[in-house]
Amino acid sequence: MISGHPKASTKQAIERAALSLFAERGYPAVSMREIAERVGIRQGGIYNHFGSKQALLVHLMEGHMRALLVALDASVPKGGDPRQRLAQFVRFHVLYHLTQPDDVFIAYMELRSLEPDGLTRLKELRRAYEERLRRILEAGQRLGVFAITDVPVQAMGLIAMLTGVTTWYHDGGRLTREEVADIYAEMVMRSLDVEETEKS
Amino acid sequence: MISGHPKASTKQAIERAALSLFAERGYPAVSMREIAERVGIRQGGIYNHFGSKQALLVHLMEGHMRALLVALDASVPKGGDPRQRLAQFVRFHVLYHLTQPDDVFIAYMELRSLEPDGLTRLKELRRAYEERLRRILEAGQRLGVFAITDVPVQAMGLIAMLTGVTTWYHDGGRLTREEVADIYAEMVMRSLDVEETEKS
Amino acid sequence: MISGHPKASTKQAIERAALSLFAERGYPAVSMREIAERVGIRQGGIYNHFGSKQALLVHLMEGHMRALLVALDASVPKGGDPRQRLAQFVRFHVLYHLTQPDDVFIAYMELRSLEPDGLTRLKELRRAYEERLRRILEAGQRLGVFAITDVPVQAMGLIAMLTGVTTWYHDGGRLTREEVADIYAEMVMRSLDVEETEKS
Amino acid sequence: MISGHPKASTKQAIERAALSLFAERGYPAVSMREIAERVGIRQGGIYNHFGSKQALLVHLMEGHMRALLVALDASVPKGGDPRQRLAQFVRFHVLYHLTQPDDVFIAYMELRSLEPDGLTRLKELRRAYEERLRRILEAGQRLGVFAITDVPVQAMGLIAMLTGVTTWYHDGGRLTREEVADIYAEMVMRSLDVEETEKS
DNA sequence: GATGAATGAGCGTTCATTCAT
DNA sequence: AATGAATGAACGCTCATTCAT
Repeated sequence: MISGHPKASTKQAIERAALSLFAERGYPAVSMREIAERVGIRQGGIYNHFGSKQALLVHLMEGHMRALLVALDASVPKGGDPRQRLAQFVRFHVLYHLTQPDDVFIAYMELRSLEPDGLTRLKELRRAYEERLRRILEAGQRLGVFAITDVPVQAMGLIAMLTGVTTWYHDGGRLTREEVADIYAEMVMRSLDVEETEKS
Repeated sequence: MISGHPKASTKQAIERAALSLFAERGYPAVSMREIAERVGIRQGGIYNHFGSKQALLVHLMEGHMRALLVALDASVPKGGDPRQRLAQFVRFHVLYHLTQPDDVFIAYMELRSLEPDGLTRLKELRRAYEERLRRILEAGQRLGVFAITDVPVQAMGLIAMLTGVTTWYHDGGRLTREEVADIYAEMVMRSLDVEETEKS
Repeated sequence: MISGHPKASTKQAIERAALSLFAERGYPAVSMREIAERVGIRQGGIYNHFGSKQALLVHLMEGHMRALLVALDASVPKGGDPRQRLAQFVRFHVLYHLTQPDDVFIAYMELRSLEPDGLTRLKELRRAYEERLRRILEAGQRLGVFAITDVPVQAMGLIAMLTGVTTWYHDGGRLTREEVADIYAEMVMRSLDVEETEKS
Repeated sequence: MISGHPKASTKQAIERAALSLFAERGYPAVSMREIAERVGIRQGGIYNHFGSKQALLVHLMEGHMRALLVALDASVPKGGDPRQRLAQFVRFHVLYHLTQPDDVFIAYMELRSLEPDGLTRLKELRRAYEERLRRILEAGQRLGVFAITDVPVQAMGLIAMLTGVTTWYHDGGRLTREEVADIYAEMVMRSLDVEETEKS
């Protein structure tokens, strides 16, 4: 009872509960009752913090995407060697996805659960993230260090591959997160690096 | 009334309707009424063909996975050059996913909607499919033609990347399905081919 | 079990239950559960017959107004002596209101519970009924048998007065319905008849 | 802070907001939140001024009825010519209803929303008001200046007719309130005045 | 006096499912 | 095979009310 904001925690508890439930079973399969139960309040209490189930979903998705962009821009410098930046992007993406798999999964899977307004906002944020990767690929292509047939296709393919890590990785398995990130970075660099592929 | 299956069409119509609705919006978000409406019958009529909504889902997923395995085994020979077999696998996977994206998407996404019995059966079928790829990777590794750090990780990563094609490809876009399959095959081969990577 | 349409009765039972409950306590104060309970089914069963609570209200109001107009036109001939037609109108209105007070009360009181679409349709039906009275008053005015200062005001005032009978009349009291209808007819005729008022 | 009731305004604001909302949409259809919103406070704040929604309703209805009786007794002298008193009653009733239609409407319509205690008190007040009219009618009947078949019926009929003015009158229309009051007074006097009707 | 957060009950509605017809 | 009507449970949400701050 010494903490300065003792009851700001309910809203955050709702966010956490909803996040993990939505990720686990999908937005339509999760009821407000279940979220409330996990938080330890009654169903109606959620509505003191979020106007609707949909608003809660949009809040989670938008919050995640904004945080993701901020973290990306902090981890991957805007300029510099595209090869270095791409490796950093891959490692960032994999590690972020393994650290916060729920946020990531929801942001990609529950677009279909969004009503038009939220969908528009989220699509724009998603596009901004993908744009960061496309910029790196284009820079490498211009400098002749990446062998890329089609930048947009390559970008989507890479993101899908990297995101897919969440479908099989489990903490405590044979590999650490860092090792997985390194393996993915190696895979990606090897598949694009003109230094190697051009020699054939 | 001469043909052998004169009115088996309702069951197939239900399958088709459910398949596309489950893929589009997810199993929990689709109601039996919507499926019936799309078929042109009433809600209760579905139960003449399937015992429950869950049974319908299991039927679709299991049917798809069995057909997928049959098609894979027809497209990719069991023995022979691992590089050729991998390229065939990649092209098969991408083309099958672009040809039947709904079946594929459901089989991967709706595992969480399965009740224990169906889940066990489906996981086994899914494992069998992934096993096909692991066998190819292992063969190439044994023969020294693939540079692979970790076969299971590589297999999961490849499948995730390939499956991800469905998240962005649309017919009528800049690239044909065949072109996309070729690009993916090229990406994969380049990232594994020891002929090239070993030179570094 | 001899009756020819044994189960068409549920819909009518819902109508009857809703009618009396809406009249007694008002549309917003009545729950679908209460209606169902009175019918002897479960709450959800109502939705096999009416799409929504609002649809049920509109159905009742529109049905009543259409029946009212049909009955009025059967009771009061279009042409003829305006004095006779007015007396018939008054008696019809009072008796109809005393015979079916619930329908009448809902149709006048629950306009505010209607959503825009239903409101438009009901206002038109209500206007048509009032128009019948205005036509009679105008005819009498033209023929010089009614002393009327302002036909629309007079019409609204008369209808309000006649409708008001439902706020105090109870069967089994000192007066029969017929007697009340006669008293109201006498009151109205006396207040308009130029034969008498003109002598002053 | 000099005036005697500096911040009593919130309570009055609640009364005003509740009055107009109850009149417009009916007691059961109005939520405490809506009332609070219109006042500019939060939902719970109302309970600093009224113990419950029901208490608020009773307060409004009882306050109105007491004020109505006071105003009536100020406008219509207890003794004197029944014809003059009746005309005064009619004009008073119509003008009061057009001036404060919300109070009047609630007092007549929301009796059904009252719980037993409040209902008893309100019925008595309502009876007292009607009694005033009955006294006038009886006096006129005794003096032979009114032609009345049945005093209680006539009283209820008159009040219903007069109250009905609120269902159609709108300020800014073709007639002023005073004109409407005059028309109603004329209608009523004409329908009862023995001077005219007795000649037939 | 007012607020923010909570509650327990209830709302209208939809759900998957059953079954007599 | 299909329907229409029913069910019991659950849904997202709102309600009047309480109370510590």
